[in-house]
Amino acid sequence: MSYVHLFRRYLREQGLPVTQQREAVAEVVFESGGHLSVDEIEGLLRERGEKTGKATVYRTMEMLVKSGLVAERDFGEGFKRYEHLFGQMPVHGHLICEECGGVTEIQEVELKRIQDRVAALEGFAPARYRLEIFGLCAVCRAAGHELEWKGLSCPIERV
Amino acid sequence: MSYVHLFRRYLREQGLPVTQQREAVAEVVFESGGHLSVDEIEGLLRERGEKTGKATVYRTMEMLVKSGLVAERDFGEGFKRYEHLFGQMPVHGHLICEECGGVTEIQEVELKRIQDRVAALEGFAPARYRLEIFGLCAVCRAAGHELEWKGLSCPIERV
DNA sequence: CACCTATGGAGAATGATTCTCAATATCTAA
DNA sequence: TTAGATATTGAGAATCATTCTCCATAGGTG
Repeated sequence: MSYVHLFRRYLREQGLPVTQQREAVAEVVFESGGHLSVDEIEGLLRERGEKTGKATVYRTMEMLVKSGLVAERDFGEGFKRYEHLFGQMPVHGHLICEECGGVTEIQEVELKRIQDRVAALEGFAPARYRLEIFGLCAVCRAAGHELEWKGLSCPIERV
Repeated sequence: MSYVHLFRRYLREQGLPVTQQREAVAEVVFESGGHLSVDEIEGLLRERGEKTGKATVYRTMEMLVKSGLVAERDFGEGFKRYEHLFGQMPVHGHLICEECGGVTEIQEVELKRIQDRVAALEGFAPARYRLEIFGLCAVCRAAGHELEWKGLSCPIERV
């Protein structure tokens, strides 16, 4: 709710109009704790009686990402997901299970330190981070599933 | 070239036929040092006189990724890119400039250690890693470009 | 060498994302 | 508060990467 203020501030700083639709999209995203797809955001807007078009949702999500308040994710589903970054480590990643599709957050302080150091070495000014680790979650391992490439003794480690 | 052997081995281990097309795609990918799009791979195959269909390229890339010999990347262009992992750190990421689109490799030993530790905490068996940092490269910074969200004093660090 | 099965290819189908453009909302200044 | 300049919105078309379909064909086994 009040996080929407920050987005409004961002829009004004950029000289962009603060519209009802942009506020509505931001509210829905900031009120949700999960990883939202554009479809889900549209659904939440519809529930609230908002009639925001799909194109507007896409356009607004782009601004939210640029503002740094929201991060874009790709869990390999063929479409993007979005999550706001409040109450999260500034740099956090995801463990994605290739068997069940489950997603676990990784909150790791060290990551930001290391990533910033690497970026600094190159004279690079970092804005957004994205870390995803694909593999098998504990539940699926316990259920007897195995990684598909397990059979090949990994040559990469040895080169 | 000889890396194609490893792919053949993978296919046999999985009980999958080793076809001309699969070998041709693997050769093209292993001979290239860059980040290839499917379009570019198709082009390279055409140059070599191969008549490999687009669907086959996609299917083969999926296998190469599952084999662990090739990694899938998304630099925010709207399509995927692929790179083989030989001669690279097993866990490496990319610095992606939002201004010029330039991509710089990050070879950072610590990353794998940290990421493995985090994964282990959750009982997760990692298979593939993906790390991307978006921002401004040194060249674009020197040229006077600025990050688009710079105006908003970042609230995330403070929460 | 022949059979069985999985693959390959062409193009259609899918589906996320982007674009178009007329109608409308926002912001600024008086 | 209003007028006017400007940017946004929305519906649907357009784009474009990726996946699917189906049958002719190649690969692997004995």
